[in-house]
Amino acid sequence: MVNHMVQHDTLDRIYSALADSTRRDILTRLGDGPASIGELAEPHGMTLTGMTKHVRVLEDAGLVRTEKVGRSRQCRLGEERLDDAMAWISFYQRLWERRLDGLEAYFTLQKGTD
Amino acid sequence: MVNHMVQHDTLDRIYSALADSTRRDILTRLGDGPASIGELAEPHGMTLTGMTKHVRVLEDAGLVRTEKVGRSRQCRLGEERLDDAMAWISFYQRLWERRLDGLEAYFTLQKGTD
DNA sequence: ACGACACTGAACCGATTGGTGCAATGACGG
DNA sequence: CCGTCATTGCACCAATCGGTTCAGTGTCGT
Repeated sequence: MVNHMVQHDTLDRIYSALADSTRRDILTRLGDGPASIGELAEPHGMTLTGMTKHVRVLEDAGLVRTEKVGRSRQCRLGEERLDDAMAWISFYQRLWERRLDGLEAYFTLQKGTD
Repeated sequence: MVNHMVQHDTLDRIYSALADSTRRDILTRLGDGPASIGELAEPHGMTLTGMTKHVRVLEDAGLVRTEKVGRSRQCRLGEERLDDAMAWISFYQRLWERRLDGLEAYFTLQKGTD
């Protein structure tokens, strides 16, 4: 009874946010504490505008939360804990292992819970 | 800074392959056993050409393996076990939890220096 | 008040994506 | 050999993506 199929839009947004090494770097950086757009942009040699777009993508996916403080924007890790993304991958891992067993003729528990 | 990630292009391909509900459906379907392009396309009301492209994306990410048998192409789950994708998400989860620890430490520090 | 600073909005650009339709190509069945 | 069937290659399309520049907007320090 794995609720692996959440709202597709949510999973879409999370995975496509993660599908970019710059954005994964941003998350890693924010793991060390909050940062401004400028601080995030600098190590990538990117314009502020470009970085703002990346941060926006992460924010839309819930992976980053931002707050305007003074003239700069403080970015920190968001509320999305990637549980759904993790759960879907776990589900896939189980599919894969079932394939390894070589017994496709198994009663499938998850089949109805799409 | 980020030796936590493997080849970033590999991760890029995996996550962007997963960032589409049609492709996640394909993986789920293939968990029940091999299928042809036509069998995969039919439930999505998609053209064969369109489905071939999706399968190609999954194959490039290593999530699907295909083999031409007779006049049809048999698609099955591939060798990529999503361990890297899973590992990266776990890494992020640890960052997130450290963020909480950091907050806790911060408040403790505040209390101590007060 | 003024200038520097941090960001943002808009317009633009080339490449990629997700899809289509149409014309091969190659395998099967008779 | 012939017709059908499954797939594929190619050209095309609109939308999105990752990035830029340039012109604001609002805030900070003096």
